[in-house]
Amino acid sequence: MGRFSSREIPTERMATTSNALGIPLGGVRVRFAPSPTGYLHVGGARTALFNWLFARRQGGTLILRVEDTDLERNRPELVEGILDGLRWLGVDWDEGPYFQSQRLDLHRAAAEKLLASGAAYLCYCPPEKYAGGDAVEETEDAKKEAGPRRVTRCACRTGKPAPSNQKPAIRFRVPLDATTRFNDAVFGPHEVANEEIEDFVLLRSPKEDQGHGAPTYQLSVVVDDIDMRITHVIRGSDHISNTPKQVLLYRAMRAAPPVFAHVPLILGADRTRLSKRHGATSVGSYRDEGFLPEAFRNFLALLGWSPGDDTEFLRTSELVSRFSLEGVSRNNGVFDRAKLEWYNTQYLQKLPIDDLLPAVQGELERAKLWQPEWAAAKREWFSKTVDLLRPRTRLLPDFSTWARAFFSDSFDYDPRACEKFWKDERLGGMLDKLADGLALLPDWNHDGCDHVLRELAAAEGVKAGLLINAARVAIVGQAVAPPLFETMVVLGQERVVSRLRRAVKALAAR
RNA sequence: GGCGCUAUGGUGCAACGGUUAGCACGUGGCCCUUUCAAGGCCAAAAUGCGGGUUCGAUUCCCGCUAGCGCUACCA
Repeated sequence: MGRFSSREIPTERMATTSNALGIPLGGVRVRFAPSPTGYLHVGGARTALFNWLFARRQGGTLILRVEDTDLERNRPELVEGILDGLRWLGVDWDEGPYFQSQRLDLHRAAAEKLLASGAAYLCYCPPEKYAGGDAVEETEDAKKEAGPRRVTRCACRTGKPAPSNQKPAIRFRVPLDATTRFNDAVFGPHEVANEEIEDFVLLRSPKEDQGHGAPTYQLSVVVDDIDMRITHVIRGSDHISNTPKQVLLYRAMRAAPPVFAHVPLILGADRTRLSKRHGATSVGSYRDEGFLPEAFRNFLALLGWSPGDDTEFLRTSELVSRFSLEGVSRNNGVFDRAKLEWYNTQYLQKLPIDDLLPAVQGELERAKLWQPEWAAAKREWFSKTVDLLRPRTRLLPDFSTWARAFFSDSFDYDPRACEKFWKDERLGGMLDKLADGLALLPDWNHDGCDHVLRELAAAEGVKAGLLINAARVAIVGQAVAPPLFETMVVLGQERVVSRLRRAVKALAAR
């Protein structure tokens, strides 16, 4: 894929205007700006991750800014969930969270200033005239019949007489007969004729009882990005079409635009934009399902970014050291859950055991199976047991469900396991004898257990596999488990013998 | 409809004018085996279409097609 040289954007570029926050000048400054209208979805999470990686790589600053200027849809209670999601992902921020809703005066002042300088004008049109939602039914047919839709350029622009009872909005006066350009760090040069850009609203017309209107997104982002001295705007490519408007605003405010870097969108399996009907789309749901953050982060980083070669496992430090905007793809990518699961199984197996233990502890605590001594006196045992179990796990909850018998004496026999391995009627007697033999073992170890079982199998004239599989069901209740003798060692002699006796009774009762 | 962006197997990426188009997930098969995973090996599977430019196009240019985004007094 050809990359033109125009993509080489100076990363040291920065705004130099003063700001209201008293932040020292200099260095890369990026921001993640979620709006609390929903949970943290995977697309937003990846944008946050890319911002974080870029900031860390450049030794810069990551700012968290909550864009809650949508009075109707904003849900303050969702903010904490978004922050939790970011923390889980390992994305930490250096400043904020700032809330745009607390900066409205700054935004309004900017609009007034633009108005005073002539870069904006008062628009007395009733909101419904241009609002798409309620006024016009936007069916497919209606769209086609509508023909070429004109860019908003109302009479107010040239100062038509104002109706007395209508409170005005402030619109930006797009300079005509010009072209607006910017150089996207991912998508390359981009330009659009100003005729195509509407005179967008900066300040909404005031509601009934209010003295002044609310700023719109376009105004707020630019004002805040200038004020916070953002040097690189890394965000979803759905914002590409908005960017020329913002570039125009930067000019009107006499501020240097930041570097824009748009990252491709994440799509569902049907190649449409990820939404609720695609099932799990919030990072919280993946955390709750028992994915490891390390795996999720690795997977997410490689969706729409590549280090340039075929590397597929990157630790956080490698992600940071290898991340660059040049490696970001321009193609929208499909969220592939199967691959995420693969990453998770890989991390469950490869993570240093000490890094995995806390996650397993958390899972056992959730399941009310946790014993504090496993983190203290019996830590060694816990570590060994988890290590034995992990090659067969896919998600964290496997430790408390499938592997329950390793952490509790209260477990059920899986009916399918019984069906498969407890068929032979002689098993009751044989397991009883196995318990006898194991109970007499002076040294409880792998080879001792192995020897007892194989001797018994030979004496009974059956294949060792018959006893092995039956005994596995007896002591852990599952058809699938780690190798039997290692399992026995970890569970201990007393427990194994008593579980065999219990199985003998269960078998007899059938 | 208008404007914009994108186009390598089913999926995610690599190949930056010259490769038998590479890797990984997934899929199928084989090996290993004490169940099931893991692991190893093998296989099927891609440059959307049409024109240029060039000694040579996956790669550069144009058109078409398709997909996506924007087209709000949402963000």
